[in-house]
Amino acid sequence: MTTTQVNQITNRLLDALPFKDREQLLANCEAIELIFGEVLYRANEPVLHVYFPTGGFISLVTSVDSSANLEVGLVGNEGILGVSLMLGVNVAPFYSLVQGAGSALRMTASSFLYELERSPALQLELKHYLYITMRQLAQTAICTRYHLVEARLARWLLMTQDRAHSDRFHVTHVFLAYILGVRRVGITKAANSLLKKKLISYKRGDITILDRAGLEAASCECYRVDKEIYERILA
Amino acid sequence: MTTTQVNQITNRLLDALPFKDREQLLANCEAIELIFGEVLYRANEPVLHVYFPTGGFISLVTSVDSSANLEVGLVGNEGILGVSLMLGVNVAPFYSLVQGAGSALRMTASSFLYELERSPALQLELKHYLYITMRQLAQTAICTRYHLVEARLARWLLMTQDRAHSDRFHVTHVFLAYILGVRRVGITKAANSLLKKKLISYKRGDITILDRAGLEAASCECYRVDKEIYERILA
DNA sequence: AAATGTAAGTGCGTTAACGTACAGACGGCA
DNA sequence: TGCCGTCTGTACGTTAACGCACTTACATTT
Repeated sequence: MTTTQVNQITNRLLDALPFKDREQLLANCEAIELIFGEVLYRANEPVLHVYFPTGGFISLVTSVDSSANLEVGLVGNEGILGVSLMLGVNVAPFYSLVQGAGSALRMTASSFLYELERSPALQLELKHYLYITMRQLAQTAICTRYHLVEARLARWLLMTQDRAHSDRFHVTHVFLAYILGVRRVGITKAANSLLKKKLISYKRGDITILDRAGLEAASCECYRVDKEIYERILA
Repeated sequence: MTTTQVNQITNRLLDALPFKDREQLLANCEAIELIFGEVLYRANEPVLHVYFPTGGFISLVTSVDSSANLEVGLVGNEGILGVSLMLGVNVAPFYSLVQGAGSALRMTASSFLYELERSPALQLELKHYLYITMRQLAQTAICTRYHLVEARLARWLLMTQDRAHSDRFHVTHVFLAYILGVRRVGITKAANSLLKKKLISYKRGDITILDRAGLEAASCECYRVDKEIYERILA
C-alpha cells in the first residue's frame, strides 16, 4: 500500500506513557517495516511479537465456514497488535494482515511481558485498549448486521484514512470485498455511488478521499461511536 | 423465565479456583436471585457489582441507531458479568439483561477489585475469560453476517440450554427476534422449521429441546467453535 | 361464558445483497 | 506496438430477509 507517508509519526499508546516507561520500552523495541500483504499472525497460532504501528496498519480478520471472512478490527498508530498476550494467552485470536505498509516498533513476546510487569502505566493503558477493542468488536458486529454496504464502506475509508495518515491509499475492490465480507460487485456499486457524490475518487486501486465531511455523513454512526469510545477511555 | 432448576449448580469459574482463593472470594459474595427481565447494567453507565451466575443467566445486548439491537454475549454459570472492571473501566460496555431467572453470587465492584489484587489465580482465570469473550464477540459478528436465521436460532437455543441447565425454558418469538436482531416473523418461520424437524417444541413461550444432537446439526458451526475455544483456554 | 391480552401463523409486495458471467479499461512488459 | 493480467463496470435472475397488516390460537381474568 502506497501511502503518502508523513514523517515523525509515532505511536499514540507509546506517546502517552511517562517518559521513563517509554524509554525503557523503546530500548527493547526493534524498528521494522511492515510490508503490504504480510501476515503477522494466523488465528490459533503462537504470537511471537507485539507490534506498535507507527506508520503502517493492520487488519484483523476472522473466518468461518472456511471461505467467509470479515474484518473485525483495524490497528494503526492508535493501537497495538498482540495485546492479547497480556491476557495470558499466547495464541492469536485473529488473522492479522498488513494492510498499509509502513513503520512499526516490534518487541518479542517475552520482553513485552517482562516490561509490562515493570510498568504499571503501560498495564493500565493496555487494559483500557483492551476494553476499547471489546467495544469495537461489538460495534462491528452490529454494524455489519444493520448497515448498508455503502455506509460501511464509508466508515472503513474514514478509519483507514486515519491510520494511513493520508488521504490517498491503495486498495482494490476485491480486497474491500474481502474485508467487508461482501461481493466484489457490491463494493463496485457502493464505491461508484460515493464517486458520483464526489466524496472519493479511485483508479485501479488508488483511492483518494476528496470530501471527508461528506464521507462522514455517508458513513454510519459507527465511525463516530468508535472514536468517541476511544477518546473517552484513553483520555 | 421458568427453568427446571437443578440444585447445587455452582459457578465454573469459582469452582476452578484453589480452595483458599475461592473461600476468600465467597466470603465477600452475597447470594442473590436474578429476576427475569431485570436490567443489571445499561451501556455506558457505572458497574456497581460483578455477578457470578450459578443458576441464572444474562444477555449482553448492544444497540445502534436507537432501535436496532443485537445480542453479543450470553453469561451463565460458565462465566462472570462485570469482568471489564478488571480493565480499569467502571463503565458497562453492554446492556445486560437477565434472561434466565436463577441464583447468582454478587460482589461489589470495590471488593471485587480488592480480592482480585489478592488472588493471582483469579486474575489469570479472568484474563483467560476476557480472551474468550473477545473471540466470542468476533464469532458472533461473523455468524450474524453469514448464517441463516434458522441456524443462528439453533445455536442460540443450544447456548441457552447449556446455561439454563434444562431442556425447557421460557422465551417468546418477540424476544428471540430482539436477541437475534431479526423480525418476529423471521423467528416464527425458523422456529416452525425446527418444530417440523422435531428438534424442538414450543407453546406460548415455553420451549422444549427435543433433539439436542439434531439441533447441533441444524446450528452453524459457531456453537461448536465457541465451546472449543472456551475449553481450550480455560482448561 | 365472555372479554381481554398475549403468542404465534400467514400473506404480499419490497429490497439489499447474492452468484455468475462477461465486457471494457488501463498499465506494464515483451 | 501489441499483448496480457489486473481492475472496474454492467447485466440478469435468485434469495433471504424486510415491513406491514391481518388472522388464529390460547390463557387468564371477570
